[in-house]
Amino acid sequence: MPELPDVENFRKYFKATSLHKRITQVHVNDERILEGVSPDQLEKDLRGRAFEGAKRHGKYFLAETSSGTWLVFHFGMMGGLRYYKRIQQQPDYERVRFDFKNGYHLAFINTRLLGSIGLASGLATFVDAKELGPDALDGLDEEGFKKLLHKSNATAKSVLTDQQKIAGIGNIYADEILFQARIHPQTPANLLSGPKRKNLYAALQMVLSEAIRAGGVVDRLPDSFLIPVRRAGRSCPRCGADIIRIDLHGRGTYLCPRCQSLS
DNA sequence: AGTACCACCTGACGGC
DNA sequence: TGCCGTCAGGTGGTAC
Repeated sequence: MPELPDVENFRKYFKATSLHKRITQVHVNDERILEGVSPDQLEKDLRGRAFEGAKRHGKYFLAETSSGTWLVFHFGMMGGLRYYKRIQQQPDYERVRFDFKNGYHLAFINTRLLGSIGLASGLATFVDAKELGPDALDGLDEEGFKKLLHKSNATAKSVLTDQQKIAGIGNIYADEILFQARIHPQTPANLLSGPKRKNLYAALQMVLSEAIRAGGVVDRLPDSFLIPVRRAGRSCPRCGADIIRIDLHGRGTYLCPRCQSLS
């Protein structure tokens, strides 16, 4: 589930807990989580250093270290960070652990191993190498959004979730954004009229900021949101019709057939 | 160049 | 009770 809002909250958590503390040791509990770096190299790069900054681009979280290299965290799904004191509190599925000189630990938790940890020489370099699009919240203005939609004949949902077009939106928030904008996920992006495109842009900004505000707790999302009832047969929070599930690009896609009609 | 599909991984859940 | 199949999700690779 970690999409942009969740990763933004991890970043804030990291900033509040893990900056400016000397790293004494790095434990790689499962090497499969490392991407392009060996446990030895990671240890060598980090031991004796500290994290000095925390940035985010799309679903990626990057921590700047005092050596100038950056640690790249990707959460895949069902992952997160936990800062804790006693080793008895070690969480399940802790794949990498950073020990700090103050006795605390930072766990990189990643249940399904779909996430990764790697190194990069800088934020811009990383974004370039991955060919990521602008960050959905911090880097996408309405004009850029318009151009993006205009030149793509893919479906609206596909454009929203394509990280090379826009970075940060995954399957779940894409459904929410389309629901809020009352746009059918299969609408071709380049057919979205001016008003619909404006609605979509506004919904994108609104959904992501509200989700950040909710702090990853579904119960704190606005009552108007689809996410809490995102299952076939539940009632649309707007009109009460049955939510349906369709298969789009191999992903489960939920929508209200009454609010989000094609055409 | 763009799109489509599968593999990766493991917990939850439904069916038998 | 417990086994088995299926689904969930993001990304990267391969095939078209």
